[in-house]
Amino acid sequence: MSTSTVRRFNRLHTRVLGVLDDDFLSRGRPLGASRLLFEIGDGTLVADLRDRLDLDSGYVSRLLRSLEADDLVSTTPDPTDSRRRFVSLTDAGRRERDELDRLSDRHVDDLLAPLDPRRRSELADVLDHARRLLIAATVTFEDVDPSTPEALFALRSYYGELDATFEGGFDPGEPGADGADYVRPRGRFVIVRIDDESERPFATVGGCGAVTRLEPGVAEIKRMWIHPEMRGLGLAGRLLRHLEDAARSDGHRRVRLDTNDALLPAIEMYRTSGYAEIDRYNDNPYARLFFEKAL
Amino acid sequence: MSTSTVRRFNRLHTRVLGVLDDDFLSRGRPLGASRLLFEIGDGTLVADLRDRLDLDSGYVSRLLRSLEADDLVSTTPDPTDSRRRFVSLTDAGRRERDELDRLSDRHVDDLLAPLDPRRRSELADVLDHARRLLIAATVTFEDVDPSTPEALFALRSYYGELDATFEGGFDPGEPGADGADYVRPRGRFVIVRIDDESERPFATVGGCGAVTRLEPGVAEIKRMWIHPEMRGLGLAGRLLRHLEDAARSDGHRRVRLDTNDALLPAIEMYRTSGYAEIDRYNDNPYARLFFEKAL
DNA sequence: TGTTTTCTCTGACTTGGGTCAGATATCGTT
DNA sequence: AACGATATCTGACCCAAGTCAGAGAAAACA
Repeated sequence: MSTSTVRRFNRLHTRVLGVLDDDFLSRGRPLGASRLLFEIGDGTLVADLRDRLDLDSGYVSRLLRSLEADDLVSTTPDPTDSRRRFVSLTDAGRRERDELDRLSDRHVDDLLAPLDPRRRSELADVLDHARRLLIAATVTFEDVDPSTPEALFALRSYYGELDATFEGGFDPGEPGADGADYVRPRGRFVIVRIDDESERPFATVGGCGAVTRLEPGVAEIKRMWIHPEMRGLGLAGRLLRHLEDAARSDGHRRVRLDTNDALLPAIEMYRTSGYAEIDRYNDNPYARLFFEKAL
Repeated sequence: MSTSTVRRFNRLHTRVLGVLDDDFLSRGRPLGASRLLFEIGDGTLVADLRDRLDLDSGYVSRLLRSLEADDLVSTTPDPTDSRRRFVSLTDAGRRERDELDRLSDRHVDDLLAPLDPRRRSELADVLDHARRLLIAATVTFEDVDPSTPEALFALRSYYGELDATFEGGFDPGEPGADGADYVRPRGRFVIVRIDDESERPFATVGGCGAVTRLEPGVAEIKRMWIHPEMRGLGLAGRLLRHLEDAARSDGHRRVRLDTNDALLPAIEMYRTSGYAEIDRYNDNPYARLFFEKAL
């Protein structure tokens, strides 16, 4: 059912938006070259460019040279390693990129012009909803070390939210002090990775969660957080199941978790996921509710 | 605002759905050839194929020959005009097309697999809403003769709906008897044309409306109908304005219209569009309310 | 120090997706 | 019967996009 609707939408989208979007991006120059202008941004190493766009090294080299001939980019050797080259936009390059941006905007504006403002914002709403659902469909759960920048970004976001939510705030204590708990074999730290190369750098983290060993056969799930923009898409439930699976495959038979009574949606999710309330099992001052589930 | 949201969605869409959709459509054969398989359907004239896809005649010829070499299509001269050629799928061609269809479906299924059923149908809903809004943004209003198949399709749909809505049904009288009223210079018949080549044949008609001369300087707007699938997108308001503009450019100073009290949304629209209720000005037995607006 | 690896670049090549200018056959009209 | 218009096909070309096999320079390593 949803399959045919998606394909139906795709056909229309390619025709109405996709094709044209390419059309005018090629201002005299091959399309690939224009794309590079956007990807270079404030300057990058050529190797990064290649990796991000997954292009052949010879091909990128040629594209860059054609842009250089038009005086849109300039390359210099990387001072720390002069095999590598650093490429950045010239003033003309920046102007050209902004012009492309402007044209792209205008094209969309023209397309939407016949719609009244109410329908325009309706369209924006549904497309944004669709975008978030598509992102949710393509996220991956990835074990990372809790000291990586992504993990720290997620944790800081999580603590910041708790601090804003709890009356009297939230003190995470020594940040990263519990990091060792989330490294195998004692535990895991999982981030919800958004497979979206176009958004940099930490927009690629859509959430996190941790598992740690409490006692033989019993694990604890902690630090579950979903990026505010990614809520309501079923990600929390999938993350919870993923963490349970991780605990199970690490040999645990039961998982516990604690939470604060202010976190109502979380509590609701634990209940519908098969968690039963139990007595306090730790001295976490922020926890009011305690749950357990047999795996 | 909505502009950047649309572009943001486009980037994701191309990456997640668009690109891949092309990828596997090329099963060993150039992509254009695969597309032809779909477009040929139950057989067409080569000329139609060219027109619909807007391709060079030599190019289509070459593509067809390559498909013929793979025994996927067969061409025969059109019996009524042997300059033209009629192309149709062979059994193998039909199988191949169905296989492509299946692969395409499966690709979407795989992509959506991580989403729970509720979110899958949510995605279908928002994409369908987006599709209808995009169609609404790209429709055109087109003067046609009221005897063309499109016009008749629209009128029949309109009458059918009235018949189902009114207590005691609706009798349009001699169908097409009033056709002459909607031909210039006495009047116009306008259809809302959906710019969607992929949908055949009358899905391209999204609504209709007519203007006719009542008395010097006064026109009447009649037969306003929007396809049920295209309602709630602001099309009725745009069509009304278009018909008013047409009446104005035909030299009229005022427009009148009648309606039935069962058509509440229409009545509401007339009121908010500046129409004031007036006395009965005709003997239409189905009309209960009468409106007028100065142009 | 010499050897291997890494990074970029160059030149040669391929493929897909076209365009364009006739050639050929048929049709419609005078 | 002749002439122009129409439909298709063929061959010659074009360009964007990308692959591949080295070459040369610098860095890393043993």
